[in-house]
Amino acid sequence: MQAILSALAEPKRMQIVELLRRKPMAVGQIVERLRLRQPQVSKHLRVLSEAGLVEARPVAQQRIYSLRAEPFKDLDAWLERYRRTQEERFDRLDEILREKEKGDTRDGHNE
Amino acid sequence: MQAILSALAEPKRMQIVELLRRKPMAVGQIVERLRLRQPQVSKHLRVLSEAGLVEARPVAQQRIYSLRAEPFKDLDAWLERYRRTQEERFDRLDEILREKEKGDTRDGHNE
DNA sequence: CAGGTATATACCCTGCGAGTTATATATGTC
DNA sequence: GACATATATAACTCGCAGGGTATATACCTG
Repeated sequence: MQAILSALAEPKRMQIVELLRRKPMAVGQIVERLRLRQPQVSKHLRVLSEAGLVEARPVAQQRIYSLRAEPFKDLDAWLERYRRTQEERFDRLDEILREKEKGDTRDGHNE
Repeated sequence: MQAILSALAEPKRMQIVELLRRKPMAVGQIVERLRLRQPQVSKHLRVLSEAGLVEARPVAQQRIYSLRAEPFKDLDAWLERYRRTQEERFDRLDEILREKEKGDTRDGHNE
């Protein structure tokens, strides 16, 4: 999970992922679109690959990279736990506490 | 979005978020539970706060931190775009390509 | 106001990761 | 095999972020 998040946290890698969302691409095509040298793109792709976010398919000398679905599902599952918590708590608790605060300070202490 | 992701990418910060998911907590309580000094916890909380993930509520000298819902909704919205793409493409394209490969190598290269 | 508790900030150190250039490793063409 | 193309790896530099200690700030208690 941390691997997925830290892979996506890097802006250029996020750009790569956004590119690959549209369609699979060879390394050279990514290099053209981003402002990066080829070795750095390869390094980013390695990180993305180790996080399971992308996979490569060799075609002649090229390597076509595409997104994998699994890590996105993992992210979704992780988020799900927070979705549930949110409905019960976040905004509601927020209100509750604000009301309490009003009650506590009704005699009015000025800083 | 990058702020949210890089905030969550840091393991200790993720731990803090997971703690706060259960219930809001004061800084001192977080310090007890994580293997971190107080200043470092405060720094992590600052990052989380700037990413909009948490908010603080002062109670006497304490500051009670709790999660905010918004960034999780943002993440969810971002994921949504990939969910749609996935259904149409990922696993299906994957299969298609694998089938193609089989076709290409039907004369049988071993391992 | 003195002393205590809770948290934030300043400052320093260190390791790691993003970027670079140079080079190795395929693979395709002649 | 010689050469070109596409990508990966190695070796290096440099800035930043995470960790630490010391201290400032805020609030409560007597």
